[in-house]
Amino acid sequence: MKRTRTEICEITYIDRKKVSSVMKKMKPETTMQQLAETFKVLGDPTRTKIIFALSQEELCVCDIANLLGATKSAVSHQLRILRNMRLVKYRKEGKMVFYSLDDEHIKNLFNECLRHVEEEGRV
Amino acid sequence: MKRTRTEICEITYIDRKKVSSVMKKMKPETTMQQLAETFKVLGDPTRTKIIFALSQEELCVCDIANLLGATKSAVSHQLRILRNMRLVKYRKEGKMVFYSLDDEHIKNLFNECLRHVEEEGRV
DNA sequence: AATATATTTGAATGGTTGTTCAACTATTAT
DNA sequence: ATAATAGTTGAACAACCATTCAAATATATT
Repeated sequence: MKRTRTEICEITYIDRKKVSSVMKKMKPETTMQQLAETFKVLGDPTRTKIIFALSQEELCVCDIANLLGATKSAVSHQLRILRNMRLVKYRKEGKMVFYSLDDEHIKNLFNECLRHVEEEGRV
Repeated sequence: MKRTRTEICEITYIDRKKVSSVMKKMKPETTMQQLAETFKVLGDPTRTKIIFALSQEELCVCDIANLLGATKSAVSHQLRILRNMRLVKYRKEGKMVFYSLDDEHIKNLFNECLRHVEEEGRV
């Protein structure tokens, strides 16, 4: 993303009441960033599928890779991102690493979006 | 994204029961794509803020731009994406175009994620 | 008709990111 | 120790995307 800016809405008419009312309710910048980051992490098909799979079963990397038809490397890279965001946790057992959802909350979020998508002929 | 693939998890040990069980529950590819797409659209800070702002008030492009400290052009581009995904709707009034959320559903989704982020010291 | 304002749009650009490949670590079995 | 297997990691590359700039459209005002 670029950072430089030139024209920032040369205000002529603005509903100042509305704007300042919303401005007050606005969440802090860091919250908004975290919010965007969370959505973004869920917004890749590979990761979406991983999350869905893990919402059903605890799975090892190899199983996930097979399920998605992806390489172990690709899956591992995505799992790292999900780990960093604390969306999944893992447990080692010998050579294998078993992943599962870190949080029930994420399941709600996921199902809420699923309902949204499955409704009103969007699929 | 690249499309070519070489190694697709050379299966040695796999928990076939688990994998086929999850495979059965897996949603169709198109559903997963829509799901990912929806999350992705919400996963940009500018769009996240726009959605939040519109969850509070119906606003014109200029007001949104001022609220976010962004150019009208940048906001308009993002609004087009949100329109295409049917997350926002608009109404013209003279020269102005007023945007609002298309759907209450999206507000739930948003608040669910907000709860997730605001909990457990993530901010 | 000419001017001003609100918004949209297309092209260009520079940063971001998902996958691949190859190399690496860790653990188990022989 | 050696080999085999599960998973991780860093670099590289191509595709993607958000912003900017400039130009266009649409509506209202003079």
